[in-house]
Amino acid sequence: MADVKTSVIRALKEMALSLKLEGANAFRIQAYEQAARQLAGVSEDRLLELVRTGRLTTLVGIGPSLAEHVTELVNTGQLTGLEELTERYPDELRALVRLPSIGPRRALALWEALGTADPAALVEACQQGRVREIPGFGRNSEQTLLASLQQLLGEGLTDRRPLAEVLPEAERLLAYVQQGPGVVRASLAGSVRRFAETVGDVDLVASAPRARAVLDHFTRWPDVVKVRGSGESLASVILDSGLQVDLRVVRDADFATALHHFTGSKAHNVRLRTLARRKGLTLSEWGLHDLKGRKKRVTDEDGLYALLGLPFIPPELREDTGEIQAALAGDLPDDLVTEKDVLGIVHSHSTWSDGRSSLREMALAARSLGMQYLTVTEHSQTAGYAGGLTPADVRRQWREIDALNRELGPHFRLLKGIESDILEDGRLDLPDAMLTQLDLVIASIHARHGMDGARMTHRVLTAMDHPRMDILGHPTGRLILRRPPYDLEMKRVLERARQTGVVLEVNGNPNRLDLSGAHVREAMDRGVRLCLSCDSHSTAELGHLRFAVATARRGWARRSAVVNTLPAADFVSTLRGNHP
DNA sequence: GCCGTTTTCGGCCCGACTGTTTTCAGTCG
Repeated sequence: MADVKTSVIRALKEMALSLKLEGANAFRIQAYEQAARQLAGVSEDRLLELVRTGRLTTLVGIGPSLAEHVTELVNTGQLTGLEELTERYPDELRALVRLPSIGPRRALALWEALGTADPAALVEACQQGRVREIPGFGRNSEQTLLASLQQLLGEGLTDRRPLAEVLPEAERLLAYVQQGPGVVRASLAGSVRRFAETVGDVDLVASAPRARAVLDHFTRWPDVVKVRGSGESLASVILDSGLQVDLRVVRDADFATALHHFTGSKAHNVRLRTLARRKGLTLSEWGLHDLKGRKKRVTDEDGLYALLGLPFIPPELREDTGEIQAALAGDLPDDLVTEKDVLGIVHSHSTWSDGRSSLREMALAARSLGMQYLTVTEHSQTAGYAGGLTPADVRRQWREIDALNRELGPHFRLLKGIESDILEDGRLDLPDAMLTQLDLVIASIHARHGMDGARMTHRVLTAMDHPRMDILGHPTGRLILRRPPYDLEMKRVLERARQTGVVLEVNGNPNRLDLSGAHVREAMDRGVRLCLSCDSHSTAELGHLRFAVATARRGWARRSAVVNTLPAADFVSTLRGNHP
C-alpha cells in the first residue's frame, strides 16, 4: 500500500501532465510540479501535521489553491477535477508523452489526427506514411517515432541502468578525457555525479583551449560504436555497451558554471536561476552575468554558490527537495557524512557462507582500506541456499576469528556477528543464548517476500522488538529496476526503530541501495540511527561502501547519526545500548 | 498557480537543437 505522501505526490504529477495536455498555462503546470517536488522533501508526519494545522502555505511554492488541493488529497484521497481530466486523456496518450521527442503538443496532434494513441496502431500509421502528413511532422519525425514505438512494444522503454553498472566505465572514460590535448579540468556531471539510483546517460564536462581537439580525442575512444553528433563544443556517442555518453568542452573560465549546469538536477538549476534573478543576476551554463551583461568571475562551484549567498551544496543534494531553502536558512547539515568518516565495514560474507573471499582475505582487504574493524555476519541456518551457519558452525568460526584478531590486532578487529533471517513469524533464526554472545546481530528478510502488508509489517516489528536485534538489514527488500519493496508500512518501522534504538541499514549493494535516499531523509527527521554497509560477498565488493555513503548523503544523513563512524568499542557498546 | 528589497498585477529560468518551416514551435536538459 502506498503511503499518503506518495499518493499525494503522484496525484499532483498526474494533474501536471493532464494540464499539459489541456494546454494550460505553463506556469500553472510548473506550480503543480514544484509542489510535488517540495512535498517529496517533507516527511509524511510533517505533511500530515501541516495539513492538520492549516499551515501548508508555509512551504515555498504552495499557495492557497495548492494547499486546498493537498488537503483534499490527504483527507479524501481524491482531487476534484483530476478524474475528469484523466478520463478525457487515455493512459495510452499519457504514455506517448514519455517517448523521446514526443511532448504533450505532438502527442495530442497524433491522437487527434489518427483517432488513436494505441502504440500498435501508431506503428501501422507510421508504416503507411500517414504520420508525415500531419502538420508539424515529416519524414524524419515519422522514422524517429516508429523506432521508439517499436522499442516500446519490444523490451519497453526503461533504458535506465543502475548507477553501479555505469560508473566504472564512466570513470575510465573520464580518465581518458583528462589525457586529451590541452585538457585543464574534467569531471563527471549529470545524474552520475549526483549518485542517482539509476542513470539514463553519462555526462562529462571538460575545459581546454581548443574544444575540437578534445572532442576528436573523445570520439576515438575504442569502445565508441557510433557518434550521434559532434559540434563545436559537444559530442555525443554510443558505446558498445549501449550506453550514451555526452561530452561538453568549454574554456576553463566557463568550467565551473558549465559543470554546475550539466550536473543538474534541472529543477535545482531552475530554482537557483530564480534566486539569481532576484539578486539581479542571470545564470546559465555560460556564466553568471549582471544585468548589464558583465560576467562574474567564477572559478569553482564553491564560488558560484558564494556569489548567490549560499554555502556549497553537494551534488547528491541537488534535487530541489528543499536544499536551496535550507541553505538560505543555514539549515543544511554541517556534518554530512563522508566516506572518510566511516571507520568500520559492516555486513560482510566470506567463504564460510556464500561469499567468494576467505575471512582472512576480507580482513586484510578491509584493513588495507584503512578500516579499524570488519563485522563478520554470515547468513544463518535457514538461508540454506546461501550456506547459512548453524550454531555449531558459528562457534567454529569464532576460533578462526580469534586467531585472526591475534594476528592482525590491535589496531584492527574482526567483530563477531551474524545476519540472521527473520522468520515468517518474526522470530530470529538462532537461539537467544548464542545471540547474546555476539558483538552484533543484523536481521534481514530473505524469504517469503510476498506477504501482505499487515503480516509483513507485523513480522518486521516483532523482530525489531527482540532485545538482541541490532540492525535491520536491507529494510525494504527492493532490487532496483527488478523487484519492488516488500509491502511494508515504513512509517511504523521507522517509529519502532526510534523507540527501540534498532539501527536501519543503508545497504550499499548497488542493486539494492536500501534504505533509499528518500527513506534516509525520513529516518533523519525521526532521529533514527543508520549504519552504512557493503553487504560484501568478496573483497572487491568492499567498494560498495561508496554507494552506501552517497545514498545516505542523498538523504541528508549526518555523521553523528551513523553508528559505524564510531571506533569498534563504541560501535559495539552503542548497539548494546538498544532497547532501553 | 505562486509571489513581492522596484510590483497585490504582471511577471514567472536559460539556451541549444531539431525538423519543419520561411520565421518558429516543440522538445530537451
